[in-house]
Amino acid sequence: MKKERAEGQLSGVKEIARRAGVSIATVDRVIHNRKGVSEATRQRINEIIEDIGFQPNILASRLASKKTNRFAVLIPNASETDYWEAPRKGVERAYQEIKQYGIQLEQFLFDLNDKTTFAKHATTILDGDFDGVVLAPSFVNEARKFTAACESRKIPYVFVNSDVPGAESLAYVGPHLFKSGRLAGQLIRFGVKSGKVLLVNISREIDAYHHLLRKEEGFRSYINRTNKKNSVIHIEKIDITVTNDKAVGEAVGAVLEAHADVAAIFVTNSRVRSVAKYLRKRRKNKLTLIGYDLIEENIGYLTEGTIDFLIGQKPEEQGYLGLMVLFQAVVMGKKIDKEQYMPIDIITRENVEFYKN
Amino acid sequence: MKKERAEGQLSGVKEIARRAGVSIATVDRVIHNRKGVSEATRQRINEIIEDIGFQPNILASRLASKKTNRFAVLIPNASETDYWEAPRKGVERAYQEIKQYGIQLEQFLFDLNDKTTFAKHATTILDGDFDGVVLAPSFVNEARKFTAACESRKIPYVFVNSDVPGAESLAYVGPHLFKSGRLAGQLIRFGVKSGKVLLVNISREIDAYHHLLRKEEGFRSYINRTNKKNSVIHIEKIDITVTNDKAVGEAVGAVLEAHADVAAIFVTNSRVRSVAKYLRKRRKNKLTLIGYDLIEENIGYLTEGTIDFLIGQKPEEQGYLGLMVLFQAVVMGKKIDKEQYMPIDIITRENVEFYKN
DNA sequence: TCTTTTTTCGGGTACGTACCCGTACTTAAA
DNA sequence: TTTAAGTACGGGTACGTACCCGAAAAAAGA
Repeated sequence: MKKERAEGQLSGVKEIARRAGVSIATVDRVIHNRKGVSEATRQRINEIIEDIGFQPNILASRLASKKTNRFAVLIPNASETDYWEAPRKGVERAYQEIKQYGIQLEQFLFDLNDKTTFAKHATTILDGDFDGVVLAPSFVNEARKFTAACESRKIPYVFVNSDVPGAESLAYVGPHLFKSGRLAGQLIRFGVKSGKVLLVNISREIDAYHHLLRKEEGFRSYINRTNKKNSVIHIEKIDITVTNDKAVGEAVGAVLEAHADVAAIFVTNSRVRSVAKYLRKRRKNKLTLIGYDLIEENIGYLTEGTIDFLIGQKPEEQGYLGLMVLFQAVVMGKKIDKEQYMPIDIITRENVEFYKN
Repeated sequence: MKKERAEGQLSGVKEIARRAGVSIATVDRVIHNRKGVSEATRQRINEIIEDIGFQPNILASRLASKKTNRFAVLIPNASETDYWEAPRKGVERAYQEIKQYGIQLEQFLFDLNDKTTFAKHATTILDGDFDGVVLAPSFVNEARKFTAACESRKIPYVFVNSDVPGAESLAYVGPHLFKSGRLAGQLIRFGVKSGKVLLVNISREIDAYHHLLRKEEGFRSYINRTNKKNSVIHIEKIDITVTNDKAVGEAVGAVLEAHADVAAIFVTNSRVRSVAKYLRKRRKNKLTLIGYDLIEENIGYLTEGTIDFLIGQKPEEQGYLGLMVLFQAVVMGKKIDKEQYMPIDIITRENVEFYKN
C-alpha cells in the first residue's frame, strides 16, 4: 500500500490547466463541450488533452456531478417458465455494481400471455424520464412501436434475448438464433447417422417473425447440408400451440406412432421438459432429445438422462450485459458493438453443474 | 438526468455523525477500527451504522485515501502455445476496469520450459512489496515454496488454471479437471457405442501431481461407469513426453496400427493439434478426436472437421476473474468463494465463433 | 468616446470520505 | 496540588472533477 498515486501530477485537469495557462474551469468547459471558450484556447486545450492522453477520473467525476441516471428494464416476469428469473438476476447483479455511480434502476415485468401489460409498461417508461431502457422484444409489433417512441425521444435502448432487425437499438445482447439451430443439428448428427428427426416448436403463438422459426431454419440448414448418400436424415416437424404437458404429449405421441423410425427430437425452446415428461412416462429414453435452457425441470431430465443436450444461452449474462452495455454507453461514453452474441453453450449431464444459476 | 442524489442525506458518515452527536472524524475512526474512541461511543456509532445499513461510497473513499495497491501476476508466457495469451488478455481487461481505483499491476511471465524463471520472478515479487498475487502454479513444488513465503508475509494469492490442494490460497479460479475429463468421456460415448478409445497425454514432464492425470481419472471414471454389456469401450493410453509434431505422430501412429479398432482419440490438453495434424495427413478423419483449448491451430482443425470437439476452459475469463477476485477481496473487502470453477465449454465447428478470443 | 451586450475566463465551493493536527479532558505520577 | 502522559474528540483540508457566479475583456451599439 503506497501513498502518492503515481500519475498524480502528470494527468488530470489541473495539469492541463497549468500547461495551457488557463484555469481548471476553462479546461472543464472544453472537456464537456460547453460554450464560453474561444476557439483558440479550445484547440490548444484539446491538443494538450490529446497529448497527455487525458482520461478523466470517473470516481471524482461522478462524485462531483451529482448526476443520477435512471434506467428501465422491460422483460417478462418469471411466472410462465422460470427462464426469465436468470436475466433478472443478471440485471440485479449489474445494478449492484453500478449503483454507486448514481444509477437508479426500475424494473417492469410484463406477462408473456398478455401483450397489453407490455404496452402499459411501455407507456409508463416513456412518461418516466428515463435515460435508457433494456428490453426483451417478445411482442415484435408492440416493441416496434415502443422503440420508435424511444428514438424520437432520444432514449437509447438495448435488446436482450431476441432481436428486432432494422431497429436503431444501441445493441443486441443475446444468442445468434440461426446458429444455435445449426448447432442442434450438429449434435443430433453426431449421435444419429440416419433416420428421422422430429423438430418441435411449442409456443402459444407462432407467427412469421417468431424467433423459434429462425432456430428451425438453422437446424434445417445444417441437416440438409450434411445429408450424404450413406447418411440421410429426414426432418419431421410439428408446431404445438397448446402448451400444457398433456397436449404436448399427445401431439408428440401421435407423430412418434406415425413415424416409428424417429431417432431424435429437437425442441426449439425450453418447453423441452414437456416432451421429456412424455418420453419418460412412455419409457422412450433411447430417443435422443435436445432442447433449450437450464430451467430447473430441464436440468432434472438432463441429469436423469431423458434429455441428452440442453443448449444454453447464458440468460443471466444477457441481463447483466444488457444493463452494463447501457451503462457503458450512457455514463462512460464508450462505443458499443451493436451485436453482442452470447456463446451457445452445450450442456450435458456432466457439465451442467458449472452452468447453473 | 436528475440532480440531488436520492440517498443524499439519509446515509453517509455525515448522517451517522449527526445521529450520534459526534464529529465525522470520530465516525471515521470507528469505521476503520482505529483507536481513540471510547467504547461507549464506538458501540453507539456501530449501532447506527447497522441501523441505516451504511455502505461507504467507494468512489469517495478511494479518492480521498490516495492508497495504491500493487498486484502481481505470475503466469507462463505465450511462446510455447498461444494458450496463455488469453489469460493475459483477461488480466489486462480486469486491470483496465480497476486501475481507476488506484491499482497498479505488474506482470511476470515465466518460461514453461524453465523452472528457474518461475523461481526468479517469485523472488522479485516477494521483494516487491505487493498486496496480492495471481499465479498459475505450473510447477507444483516451486509454487508451494512461493505461496508459503506469501503466507508468512500475509500476501494473499489466487491460483488460476490449476490448483494446489492444501494451499491457503484466497481462491482457485479454473476448471474442475476431473469433471472435464468425465465430460470428454460422455462426448466420446455419445458417438462411439463400443470399441477402443485412445487416451493421449502430451507433456514434457508428467509427474504424479500433473494436472493432466486428473483429467485422465475423470475420463476413466465416466467410461468405466457407463460400460454396459452391449456397449463396452476399452481405453488404450500413451504418455508422450517428446512434444514435437513428428514424435507425437509416430507415437500415435504406432498405437493405431497395433489397435485397428480404435474409434476415438482423447488428448488431454491443447496438444491435440499435433494428433490432428497426423490424422489429417493419414486421412484418418473418421476417427473421433477430442481435445482441449481454443488455440488457433486447434480451431483450424475443428473447422475443417478433423477435431470433433474441443473442451474450453475459458482462459480469458480465468485471467479476468483471477485479478478481479483479488481486487474484490483486498480493496473492497468482500468475502470470496474459495473455489471458482469455470464452465467447461463444449465447442464444435458450429459454435466456435462465439467462443473465440 | 461612452454604454451596453456578449464573450471569455478564473475563483471558489461542493461531492463523500480519509486523515492530520490541535485541544480539552482524564488519569497517574510527582 | 502541580505536572506529565495519555485518551477522546473536533476542526479543517485534501482527493479530482463539476459547476455556479461574478469579473475582466472584447465586441457591438450609441
